Amino acid sequence: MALEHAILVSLAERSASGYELARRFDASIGNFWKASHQQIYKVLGRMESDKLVESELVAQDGRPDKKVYAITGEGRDELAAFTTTPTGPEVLRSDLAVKLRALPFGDRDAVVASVRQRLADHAAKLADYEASSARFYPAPSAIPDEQLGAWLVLRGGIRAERGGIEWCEEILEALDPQTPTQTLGERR
Amino acid sequence: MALEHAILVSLAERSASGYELARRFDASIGNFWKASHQQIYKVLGRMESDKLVESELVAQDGRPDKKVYAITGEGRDELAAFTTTPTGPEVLRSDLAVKLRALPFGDRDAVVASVRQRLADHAAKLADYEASSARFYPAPSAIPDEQLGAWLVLRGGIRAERGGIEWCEEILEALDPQTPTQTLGERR
DNA sequence: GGTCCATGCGCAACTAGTTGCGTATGCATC
DNA sequence: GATGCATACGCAACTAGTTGCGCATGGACC
Repeated sequence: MALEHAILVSLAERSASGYELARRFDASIGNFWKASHQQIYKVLGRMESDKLVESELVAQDGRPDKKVYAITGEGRDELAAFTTTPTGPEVLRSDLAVKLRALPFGDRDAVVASVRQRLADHAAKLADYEASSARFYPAPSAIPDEQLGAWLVLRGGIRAERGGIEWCEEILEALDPQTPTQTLGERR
Repeated sequence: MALEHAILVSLAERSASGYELARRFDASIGNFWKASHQQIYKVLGRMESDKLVESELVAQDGRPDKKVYAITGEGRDELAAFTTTPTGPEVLRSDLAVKLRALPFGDRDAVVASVRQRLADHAAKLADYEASSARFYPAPSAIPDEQLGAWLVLRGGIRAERGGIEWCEEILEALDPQTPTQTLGERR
């Protein structure tokens, strides 16, 4: 289960409460592994019984108490072991592809609308990633070793969004040629 | 749930037994929506109670009987309705990204090995897709309307694999620069 | 003074998906 | 004649993930 390991990575970088973890999953880590806050609380509870993390109650004023989780030695061992496990082929699940395949049995205009929406999603995410890239890695040729992994993940995100944009544009050109979309993604 | 809809698409194209569906999911449809045969049998059972599909027992000689499923009118309605539902942003789950992010806490060589494996997976899948493309769509400029969706899905697959290859190559150049990989994916 | 939002935790009930096993036939290969 | 593979179905038990709700506080906005 990689959610567990995604949480361990996040906590290895910095200790956090479940709530803070959930927000990180909405931002950086969540760009390649989604989880709801309920799922995170559930897994954190199990990880604590398994001694991979430990928690401490922290009182705050003006706000509810929080339970700050930190990774344990065992957690670090587990994380290190995880990096040595073989990785299977990527499993992708594209509901958009299912809709495309369903085109002869469905509503073409609605599918085109979905593709437009997806294109907008990709464009927004790409802008987001590129802002992060410019902000956190202004000099890509001189990235310190301990940030290399995070940078490569961001590069992967940028590639994936650009690829997604190009695919959407190809679809729109095929399905809806009268309104061309030569705006984004052409430059790579 | 898109597995249901992926099955409906598959059955709308041609009736099949659970076993045949499972093999299709290993090949064409499964390239963008994975499912094990147990999952397929389970969902087929529910879909039959929901009247989305109907089955007929077919005796065979030399082989066990099979239960051939066909899509019903209600199933076609459901599939058409599905194409009009809004599609949320893509959810991706990359265990390789988690491993990259875990690099400072793990085994660099093992992660590099995982990336090489992933590169090989992408290359194999790309070769597969390109063979399908050449075989089924030798003239991409003259694809009949009812095959357009399937063709665009295949195009998406090719794009995704090429993108994956390029990402892996970028990772290897960053993590393992002494053994460059200038073999695949350079041409696009 | 009421509503909404952010912070913070979590349960309960559900659906989706995985893993492991069991059953049965017949053909091919060693 | 034993082992293994392809065909064909499915149950049981589990893990993972979603949806909907509940509880509590304090600040901001109307």
